[in-house]
Amino acid sequence: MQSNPSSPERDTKSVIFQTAFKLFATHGYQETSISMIAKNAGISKGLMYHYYRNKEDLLLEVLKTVSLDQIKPANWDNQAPPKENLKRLIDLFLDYIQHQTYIKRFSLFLHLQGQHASEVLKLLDANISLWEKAFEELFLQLQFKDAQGEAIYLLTMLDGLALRHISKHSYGIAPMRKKLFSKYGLV
Amino acid sequence: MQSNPSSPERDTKSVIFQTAFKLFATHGYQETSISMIAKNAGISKGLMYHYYRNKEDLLLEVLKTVSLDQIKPANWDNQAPPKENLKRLIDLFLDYIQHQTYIKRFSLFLHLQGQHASEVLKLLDANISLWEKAFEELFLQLQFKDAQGEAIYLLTMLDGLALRHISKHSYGIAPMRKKLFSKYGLV
Amino acid sequence: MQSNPSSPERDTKSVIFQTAFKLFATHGYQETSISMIAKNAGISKGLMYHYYRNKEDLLLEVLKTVSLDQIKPANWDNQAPPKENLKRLIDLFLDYIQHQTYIKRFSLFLHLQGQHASEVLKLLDANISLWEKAFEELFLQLQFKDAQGEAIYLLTMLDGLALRHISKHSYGIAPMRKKLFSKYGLV
Amino acid sequence: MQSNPSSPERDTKSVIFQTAFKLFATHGYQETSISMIAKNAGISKGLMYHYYRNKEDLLLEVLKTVSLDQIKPANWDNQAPPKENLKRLIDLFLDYIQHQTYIKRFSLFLHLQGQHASEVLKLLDANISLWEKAFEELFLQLQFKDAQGEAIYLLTMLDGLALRHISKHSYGIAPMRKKLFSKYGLV
DNA sequence: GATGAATGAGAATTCATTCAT
DNA sequence: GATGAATGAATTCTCATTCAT
Repeated sequence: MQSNPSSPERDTKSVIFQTAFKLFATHGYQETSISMIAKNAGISKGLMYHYYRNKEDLLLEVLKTVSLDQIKPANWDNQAPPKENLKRLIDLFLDYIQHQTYIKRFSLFLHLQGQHASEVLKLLDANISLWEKAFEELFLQLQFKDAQGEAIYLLTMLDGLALRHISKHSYGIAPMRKKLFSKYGLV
Repeated sequence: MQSNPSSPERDTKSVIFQTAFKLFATHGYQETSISMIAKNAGISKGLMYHYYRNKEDLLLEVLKTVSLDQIKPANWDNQAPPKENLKRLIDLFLDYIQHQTYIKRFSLFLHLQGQHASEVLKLLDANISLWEKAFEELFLQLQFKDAQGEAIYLLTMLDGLALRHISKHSYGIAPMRKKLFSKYGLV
Repeated sequence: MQSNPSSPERDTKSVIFQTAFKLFATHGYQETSISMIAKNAGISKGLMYHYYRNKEDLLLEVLKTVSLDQIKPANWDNQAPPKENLKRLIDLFLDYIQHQTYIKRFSLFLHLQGQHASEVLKLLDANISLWEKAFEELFLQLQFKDAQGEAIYLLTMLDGLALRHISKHSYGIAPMRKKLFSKYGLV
Repeated sequence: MQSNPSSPERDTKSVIFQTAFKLFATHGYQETSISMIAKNAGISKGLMYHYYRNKEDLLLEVLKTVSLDQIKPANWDNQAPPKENLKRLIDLFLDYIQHQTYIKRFSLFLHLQGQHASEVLKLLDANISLWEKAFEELFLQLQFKDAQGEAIYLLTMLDGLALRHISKHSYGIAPMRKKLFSKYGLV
């Protein structure tokens, strides 16, 4: 009665979670039925209700994770020159867009709808602030007159890039990366 | 007997349309039920089907309007200097974002979902191309080496701005307008 | 206020009737909507309700006519030899099957469903009796031992033929006509 | 714990099926609503969709059974004299009409409508061919000049008989059986 | 824990019918 | 007579949720 060595609970719950996450992100919340989740997770419909109170609850869990899994301006090296750090952050963001497309898509969705659990939106907003702060500090170090303005400018650019990448209108991320690097004199 | 407070057809259809438009744009298509539309429009459920073949048709109609109401790079004056034209287009776009938030939100929705009515997406894409072409030509006239790249860069920026404005993360459009103007040496 | 020389009422009502008749017979009652009738008759939906209380009422009218329009064993010539009359009746029936296919189909439908207005069924049944009587008398004149039995036998055959013709399994009516004629030594 | 009064799945599905079958056969497909089926089967409306994809699917299932349950010209004994076999087939058909009235009524319905599920109609037609072939062979063995014509003649007769039996206009099947037997000199 | 049969509320849609004009 | 906008009940179907096993 303890809990199997193979920790089935953790496993099953996690499988449900991951499945739901992927489906929510690719099809949307409404368009994802419990049946779909169950089928994709390889469990019965009823079992979901052992781990989550209901569909909404499962969504909340996913949203919380999404907001926590946003890339944070990490990889930061206080010893490195600011240009090096700026380059790292931009790379981090662009790689994130490229490889976590559906997480990013999900968070854009959330912002567009706006209606969802404000606590989730708060987490997302907090993360955005984090990036603004990070860029602002770097631009300060780089002697920009309007460091905050430049930070927002850069983030706006990155958001536009994310949007275009997700909706396939990018002419590719690589050229834009180059453009940004050259704008800020990186590498 | 002049003009009834509730003159028929034109009015009712338009009420349905406007209601649906607003609801689609704020809640999304799937999340908006016919009941919601009917209730908000103050009509019976069945009446919608007098004016539109089905929900999809209503969506299409809305989408068509959305795509037609996209700002096109007009206000173009071949006699005017390219900088003047560039300024006009940027102004046009920014004003659009500010005043047609619903429409812009809707088209962002569509791009994020991607799945819907490919014909509409085509229209939207065509419009995007229009803007790219317009900016590209201006940048050519302005002697930019990579006119096309610059056009895309600018549009990406504007998209990011739109996204942030819609999701309330903008620090306002005005400062960004100034920034863009100064970047391109306008006014 | 009298009634126009072009007797519009009679006309319109008759158009509605004929349209409904054809549609009921080809698509079935449930499958025929008031809208269809109106469109095909070239009138508005509302107008139908001036001439008929409701859809059911229109059906009843059609059914009554159908039952009255059943071919009756007419073309009967008391002077002619019984074989001649037998031939005429068989021809009458077969021609009817061939040319009034959808009336016949309609009456078969009614018999299969059985549930409809018993008064209509009574009319149909009465007509069947008429045929039985007619054939029976002819077979009596032709000295058949079991004239009634033979009459029913022949009618059963004709019904089978009608059924097959309507459902396309006939190998054609012509050969069967020959067969029946030869069976009874006609022509 | 032996066999519950309401053992699940198999039972429920079968109850739905039987209910639908009976209702389809007596009222017709369109005239039978899911609500009717559910009410008559004593289940919720939704449950039907657990076992059948939709109403059409349920119909198909019923039709499949109908077409499979059509009497096939079996009971055939190659050793027996052809007259014996002919007698058996006629008996088989007549017994079928008498005892599987629902099924026969249903297949008549289908033929009259014609529109439905062409695959089912094909099955029914194939079965009809089977009978034609069987009778034809017997008539060949019995030295009929036009064996095929005679086969169709007999089947037409049997179809008429079925029709009349179902719509209650038969004067009973027994006398007709005698008549057919005597026509072919059986027993 | 796990299953899936069963339910019922709600969604989209159709359609006979009414009624103001 | 004639129109067609408007209604509301009914229909098919979906799906989150419950519950007996």
